[in-house]
Amino acid sequence: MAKNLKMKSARAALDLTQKDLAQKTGVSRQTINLIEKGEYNPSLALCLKVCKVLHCTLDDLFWDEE
Amino acid sequence: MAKNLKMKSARAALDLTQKDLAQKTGVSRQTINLIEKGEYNPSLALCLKVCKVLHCTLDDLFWDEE
DNA sequence: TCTAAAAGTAAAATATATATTACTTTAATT
DNA sequence: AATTAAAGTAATATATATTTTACTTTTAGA
Repeated sequence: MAKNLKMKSARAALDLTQKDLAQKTGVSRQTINLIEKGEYNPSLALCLKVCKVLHCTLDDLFWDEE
Repeated sequence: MAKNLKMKSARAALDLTQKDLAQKTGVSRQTINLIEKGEYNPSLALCLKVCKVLHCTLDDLFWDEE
């Protein structure tokens, strides 16, 4: 997986730290960090939580390929 | 999670069985069955594979909530 | 009605996402 | 330059997605 810059910038647009987003989504800060870094493979449930907090859809944040 | 009828019908539209879709996405048939039944929480990587095989986007297949 | 393919379901095993703790590095502010 | 918050990173532990095997039920066609 590649770096998730869309997520990073959506978070920045709301002026949230990784820690803030972690708390709002109910996961650890490291998990958020690793997702943004593209080092793994979040569950759908977590993707949906992130979308809601960042006021985006799945395609906005997690759709890349071609 | 709720039943994923969007995925079920996208699969039906291409005339694929659960087994077919499982083979094309590289997972087991049971995994496909459980996702359609809404009994768990696939990884993003798997969602993306399913989307590609079914010619849909994440929002098409996995976005529900209001 | 028989048959076979497809779908549904379950238990145990394995792989991997995520948590926890803790340390390092970067960026911003004083 | 010193301090602090934020971000990056790593090791180990835990929760859970996914596989495997195997059985049952439903559906469609002969």
